[in-house]
Amino acid sequence: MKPSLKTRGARPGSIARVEGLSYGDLGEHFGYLLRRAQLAGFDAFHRATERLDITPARYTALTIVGANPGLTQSALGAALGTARSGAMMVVDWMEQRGLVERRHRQDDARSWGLYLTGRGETNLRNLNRRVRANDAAFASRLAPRERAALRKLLDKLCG
Amino acid sequence: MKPSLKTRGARPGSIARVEGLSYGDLGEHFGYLLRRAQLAGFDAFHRATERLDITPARYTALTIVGANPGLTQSALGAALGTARSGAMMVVDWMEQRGLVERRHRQDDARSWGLYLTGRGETNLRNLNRRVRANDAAFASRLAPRERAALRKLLDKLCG
DNA sequence: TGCGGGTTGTTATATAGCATTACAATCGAC
DNA sequence: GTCGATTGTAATGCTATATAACAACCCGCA
Repeated sequence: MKPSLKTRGARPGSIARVEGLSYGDLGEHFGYLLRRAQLAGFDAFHRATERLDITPARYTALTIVGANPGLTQSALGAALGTARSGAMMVVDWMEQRGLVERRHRQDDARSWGLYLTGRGETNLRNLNRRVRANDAAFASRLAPRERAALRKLLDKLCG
Repeated sequence: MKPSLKTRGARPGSIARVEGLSYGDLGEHFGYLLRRAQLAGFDAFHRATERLDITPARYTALTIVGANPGLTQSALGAALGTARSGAMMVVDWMEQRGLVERRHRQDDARSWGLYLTGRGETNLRNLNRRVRANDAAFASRLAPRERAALRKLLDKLCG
């Protein structure tokens, strides 16, 4: 089982501002600002979960299953914004690690219901703590009031 | 030359919130909020530039070359947060479209200098207008004051 | 009761966007 | 001039996803 994110020194994929270079009016576009911030967030997440073989998508999946016991794989896929096949791979991963189990549903013989195992729950709690701490570090440039404001604005932005 | 983003109806890759589903405490994490907002931004960008065969990365590259005439490909790669090979592909694309030209540098025979062509400039101006308008639509849920605040916060967040 | 269209999980395949590696030409320092 | 580092380039590989195909199953309807 190979880790899906290699740990390398100075890794590409994130945007490091280059000294003495003009970025035109890129800084005016929300798309660019959001992209940059999001990449920084991925970086922070990656740093916080090093050697854990987890990814943002997997963490999201774990959280959503935990919050919606009995969820269907299709529903999970929709929540993740991914195709059914992708959802299945995440579930496979979670199941292999003993974090989630598929149980037959009585109302529909086609679909499974997804449930966190005990191990999945503790695992999720630990991850949660870790991610929360990292989030604070990631946003350490902002004052508490500013963080709250940012959260609110981002939430409002996405309706 | 195939378009790199197919235009399809309801496309995966973006996060659509699912009715009656709990997202746990995902909404507290900046990583998740930023990711969601960024995907929405990509979607908006994609809609605004439909059938133009352009991508956020290409648009960024075009802008940066415009703002830094004579730029080196390596420097462009650094600015984009991508490897040299990736920068080359973007430049190839821009050159094939007649938007950018490579000129020999007198100070270094290894590297090229990148310059917008006249066509590249008008093209960039048009794109800029389009993206700017789309940005406004994308952020239409926010009041002007809120948009300014969001911009400022995002900027501060990334140092 | 059985038929037909849509849905679910699954598998296999394709594709896009990258990074990685390798290489020749060139630079810079000693 | 020699050696290590850098530049653009080309070839290759990899990872994350989407897409397509399929069998089992649900539901509505005659």
